[in-house]
Formats: sequence, structure tokens, C-alpha cells
Amino acid sequence: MSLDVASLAHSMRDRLPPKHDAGWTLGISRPEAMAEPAEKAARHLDLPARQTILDEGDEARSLHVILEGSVMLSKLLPDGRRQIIELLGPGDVFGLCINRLSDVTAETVLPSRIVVYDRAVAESSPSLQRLVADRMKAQICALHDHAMLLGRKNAVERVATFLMRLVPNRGGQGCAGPLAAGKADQAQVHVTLTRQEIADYLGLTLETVSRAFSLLKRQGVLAYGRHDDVTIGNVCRLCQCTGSH
Amino acid sequence: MSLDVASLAHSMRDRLPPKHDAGWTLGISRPEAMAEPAEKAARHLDLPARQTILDEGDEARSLHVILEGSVMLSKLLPDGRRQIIELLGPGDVFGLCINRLSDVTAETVLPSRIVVYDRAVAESSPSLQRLVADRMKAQICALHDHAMLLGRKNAVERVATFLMRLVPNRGGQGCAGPLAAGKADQAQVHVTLTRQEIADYLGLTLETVSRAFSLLKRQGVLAYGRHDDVTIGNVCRLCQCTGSH
DNA sequence: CGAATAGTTGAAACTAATCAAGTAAAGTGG
DNA sequence: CCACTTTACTTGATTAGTTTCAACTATTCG
Repeated sequence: MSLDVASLAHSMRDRLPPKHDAGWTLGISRPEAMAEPAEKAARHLDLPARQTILDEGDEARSLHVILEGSVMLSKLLPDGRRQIIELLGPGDVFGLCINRLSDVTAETVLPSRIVVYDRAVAESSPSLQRLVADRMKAQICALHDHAMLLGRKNAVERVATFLMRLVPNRGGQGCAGPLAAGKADQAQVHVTLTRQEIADYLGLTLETVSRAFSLLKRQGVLAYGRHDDVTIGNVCRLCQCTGSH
Repeated sequence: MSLDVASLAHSMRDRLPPKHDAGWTLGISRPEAMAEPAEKAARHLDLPARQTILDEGDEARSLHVILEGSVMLSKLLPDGRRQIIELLGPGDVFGLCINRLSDVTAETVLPSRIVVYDRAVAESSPSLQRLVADRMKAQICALHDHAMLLGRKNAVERVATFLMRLVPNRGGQGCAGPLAAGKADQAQVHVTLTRQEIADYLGLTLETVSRAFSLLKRQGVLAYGRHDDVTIGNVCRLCQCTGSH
């Protein structure tokens, strides 16, 4: 039993993205073996980037599972302050809430394919239930990390942490660490969010995010021409900037 | 082993007054009908306040359900910065993680009763599964709110939001709002966390928390002599200070 | 090519952190 | 029971980091 879970968990973590850019350009893809349960009563959505799926306060009686692409969840304060709460990728779920109203707005970041299950269907399928429980655990851990970032990290640490998420298989618990040093430890990441979106995710202003990028560039940790194609010269060095190592 | 812990807990317990309003003094109790599933293979813990249950990085292969009391989950950065991630009450669950290691430290805030189910047991009981799924949804929503607080609210808003959580049946989605105005809208709350803990929860320093308390007191929103027994003169007025309304 | 959008950079303002001193309450030992 | 220590909280002065405001640059799109 525990061996089962262990090997599944392990394969989840080490698997590489199945397709080119879709998920991991955001660094949030965890494209594990995803149960594809009975497709009865499931609606499929095929959405372009920056499309709203669900508004804060909307009726939310269905379970959404991301097949491909990425989705961001955000909240607004009455005076317009926005916080992007979660960045989700393939396998992640959203749209579930205790009371029937969504507590967040959900919109695509990239063109995305999403399956929508009716609440009743979702709750009657054990395999779906299992998928949902596992993803929720993962998302809770991600929210824990993010609370630490928002509560205790400074601007550069936040931006560095964000960028590390974009590097597949790094920055998490299983970060290779300085072990891998010595060999060229370069990475290319594609930043799909605007500076404003990054700011709203990191609890900063877009100016502060821009300054942090510029600082890391000036220090030689990053290099970029177009602002969305970033080369990380030494991943470990960037990792050192996150405050977590 | 577990007996050891239990008896230790009992001997230390006498030093602290066991209050039975324990849960809601933190405002986090949601004492609904909680399924009490097959108690087989369940270990019960009876712990005094400020007792560590689980350390960040510990093996975490069991599901913990809070029956009574309250528990805080926290994380540390290598340089000692701490963030309290969640404040949990009766019915809430913790100790589950995708990989086998706990991502947080868990410790009691009040004397607490906790059931610990072995992972295998938890995963084989449909009723437990259901409980866990529901609680996780609720906790995710709470984490969403908290991310908004940490990312976008100022010091006074954070403290006001924290205090509102201590008022039963207020501050949430179902806040009565200014409707209830006119009648005396007073509340007494017992603050069980120290200023340092509140600060670690709200992403502030203890001095800033203290100043926010003092400011709200000076403005007549709060009154208190002993720093842990706070009278909220007008709940709606405090609610106005949270930034959420 | 001009307009619009996104990003960068600088200076000033402001909020919260830090440093430091002082007060209040609780616990300890004579 | 009282001085003494410890712990928790408060308050003030100063500093640091981020936000705000503003100007400017680069890129994308009709």
C-alpha cells in the first residue's frame, strides 16, 4: 500500500512535461498520471488565453480539472486591490467550494483544455474523488509555500522564488541543490505572465517586480532581451536568492 | 511510544486551565455534525497548549483530525523567519502531504484532543475520505483569504481581519453586515495568541501588531485591559476596518 | 507610421521594520 | 508575602524597503 503511494508520488515528481510549452512554461505543471474517469456528464472547455471561466461570487457547483494549459485564481478587494492566489497547471482542480459560491475568479493564462464535471457526478465517482483529494493536498502545500512567500519574503526573494517555479524539477523539495554545481546549470524559462500579473501574484507592485528583475539581471543571475524569455545562468545561484535555501 | 506521549500530555495538562469553550475563542471552530468513523486503528492525543505535534520535515503518514482545541501550522525559513500558515479548530484536518514529509510544523494553541488515523486506514474509509475532502475545501478557501490578507492588506486591516475571525458567525461570507446596526453590536473575544504569534500569522512584526491594537483602541473600536480579553464595541465598525467590506 | 500596451527607471512619500527603552503582569525563591 | 526575575506588551525614534507618482523606452498592432 505505502509502496504503491510512494512509487506513484515518485514518478509524479520526476516525470517530464509531455508536451512542449503548454504547462510548464508556468512552471506549475505536474503532469502525472491523471485518472481519466468515466467521461459521462463531463463538459469540455477549449479556451484561449486570458478568458474568464468563473467569477468571484458565481455559482460554483462543478468540479473543473485542467487537462492542458494553465489557469490563475484571483480575488479582489472592494477598492480594486487584486491578489492572484494560485497558478494552476495540468492535473490541478478548481471550482469547488463549501458554500455554493466561488471564492475566487478563475481565468486562463494560456490556451487551455478543461473538463467540467457536475458536482453530483464528481461526488459519485471514487476515482475522481481520489484525484481531487490528491490535487487538493498538493495545492494546499503550494498555498502554504505561498503564504510564507507573501508573509515573510522580500521583493527579490519573491521574484526569485517565482522564477524558480518556472524551472522544471527545481526549486521544490527535491531541488538538486549545490550538488549539481560545477556543470553548466543553465535554464531557459518563458514568462507568460505580465509584470502586473506577477506583481499581483507576489503581493508587490509592477514597478517593484520590474526592479527585482533588473537587479537580478544586473547581478548576472538572469539574462533577457525580450522581457518574457529569461535565461537563468546558474539555477543554483537563483535558488540562493529565494531565501528558502 | 504513543502511550508515552499521551501520559506526558496528561501530567502537563494540570498546569493549564482546561477551558471547554476552547474552540471558538480562536473563532475557527465550526462545530458541525462531524462524522465519527470507525475508530479502529485510531490513536487519540490529549495535548496541553503549545505542544509540538509534528515538525516541518517529519515523516507525515497519518491523518490528524482536531476534535477539540486548536492547532497552528507554521513554516520556518533557514534564517529563522517564521510564518504561521493556518489556524485550525475542531473538525479541521492536518498532517497529510503528497510526498511523505510534512511541509509544516503543527503545534497546539490550546489544550487539544486530536485523533490520528494511519494513512492506510484514512484512505480506506469512505466517511473519513469525505470528511477530509470537505475540510480541505474549507481550508483552501481560508488559505485563499489569507493570501489576500498577506499580499494586499495593510497592518490595521490585517489585525482587524484577525479579530473578526474571533467573533463567532461574523466576518465570513455570512456576515450580517450593517443590517444589524442600530442594536448594540458588541462582542467579547479572547485572544489566545501572543502578539508575536499574531505577527507571525499576519506577516508583521510584534511591534506593528501592538501598534495596530493600540490604534484601534485609541479610535474606540476596541477596548481591553488585559491584553488578551478584547471587547469589540461595534463589530460592524471593526468589520469596516478589514478592507473586505 | 502612429497609437497602444508593456516594461524600465528615477525621485519622493509612506508604511512597516528595526532598534531601544520602558511598563505591566506573572512566576520564583527567600 | 514581598522583592526579584522573566515574559509579554507598549511606545518612541530612526531606518529601510516598497509604493506612488512620473517620465521615458521598447515592442506590438492596426
